[in-house]
Amino acid sequence: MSTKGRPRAFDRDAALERAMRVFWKKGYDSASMADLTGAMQINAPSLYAAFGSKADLFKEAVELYTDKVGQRIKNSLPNAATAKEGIADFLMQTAISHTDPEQPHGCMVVLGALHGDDAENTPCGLLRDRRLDNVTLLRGRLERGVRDGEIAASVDLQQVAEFYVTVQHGMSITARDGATLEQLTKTAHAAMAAWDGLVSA
Amino acid sequence: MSTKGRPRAFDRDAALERAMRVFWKKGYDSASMADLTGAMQINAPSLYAAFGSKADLFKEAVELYTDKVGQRIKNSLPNAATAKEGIADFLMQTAISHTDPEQPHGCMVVLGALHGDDAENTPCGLLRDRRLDNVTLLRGRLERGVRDGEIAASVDLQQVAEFYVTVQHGMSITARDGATLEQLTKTAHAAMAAWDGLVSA
DNA sequence: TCCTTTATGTAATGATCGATACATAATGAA
DNA sequence: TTCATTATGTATCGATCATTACATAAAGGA
Repeated sequence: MSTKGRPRAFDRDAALERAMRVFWKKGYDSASMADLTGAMQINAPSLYAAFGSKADLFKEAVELYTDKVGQRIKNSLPNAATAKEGIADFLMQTAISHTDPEQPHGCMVVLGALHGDDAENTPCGLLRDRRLDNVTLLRGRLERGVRDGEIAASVDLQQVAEFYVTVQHGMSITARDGATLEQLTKTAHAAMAAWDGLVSA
Repeated sequence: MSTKGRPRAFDRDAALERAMRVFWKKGYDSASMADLTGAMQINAPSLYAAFGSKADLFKEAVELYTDKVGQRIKNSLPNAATAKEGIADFLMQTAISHTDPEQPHGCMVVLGALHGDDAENTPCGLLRDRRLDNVTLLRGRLERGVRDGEIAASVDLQQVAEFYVTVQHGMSITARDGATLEQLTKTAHAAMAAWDGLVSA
């Protein structure tokens, strides 16, 4: 029974989304409980009752981020007809998201928790694993490109995937430094200028 | 007269270098005074007497970093015969530095203070300005390439500079995630695969 | 020697951190 | 109504944060 006891007086999903924005903008460490409860418009005990702890809340916020914000970026890969088009769109969607005026600039997964302990189930380790997953995701699309005959089997797919993910990482920093959509678009195109050289090896 | 009063009992330069390592590894916010005084092997009052404040100490640490660690990377640009070779070496020196087992992985200027207020004379703004300076630095080497006849005058030099700086930014994240020198070297080479396409525009 | 100046170690400052104790309020079940 | 259960608001917890008072120690100059 979830209808027992006093009902929750706030919208859990809306509060989580607001928390995500705070973590996204300030990062895990710099986002204080006062910041979070202020944005979520609840008191600390309500936060702890609903989400467990600051770290647990962050974990849910990251999941919401990957589901909501990251989905469009990741969908670029399977949706495109070719690996080249997929990665080009992957970088373009990244550029669009990272400069969206309605959102904090840059990627929450890249900027959200860079320092501190990166062990299992820590905010830092959590994000690192997500970033490493991205490499695997790109590599998977490249492997499909090999199966489709688009890419030669001799190409070092891991190298290509790591290069484009590294470019994506860098776009978060550059976006935080104030780069516009036009600038990041050019960077995305510049990265794609390497494609033919990379897959002709 | 600097020899008046009780002489300082510790080596200021050595203490600053130790502080730099702490900031480099943990970032400005996560580096506590306890971390700093512990590594510097001095007490808080000595730190404040010698350096002013945590923020002032950070500023000096960044200057030491750019002078000592960043110098080799930046020297790649003027020392090379061509802009292409200069940027290739720029990325290679970055890869070497960011995976040096004797140092924290990644760049202090990129990872040292990403969140918080980025106004003038804040740790965050300080690093952002250094990163933007890097774009100017690369652009300057590209302009020399135009003067030397290596690059056509029609090429969008700003775009090229921003692309390679973005790659360098990304290498800091990737290095923090555990990438090896071999991996970052491949990424550097991959980025250079875009060169001909970029300067042929 | 005595004074000024600077550095040091101890200990404490107020502020803020994440997290809770506690009393009260609001629901369903009995 | 009465009880068990869950949520809420207030007020606070001990820990840690950056910073500093304060008394003492060590140097040069008089």
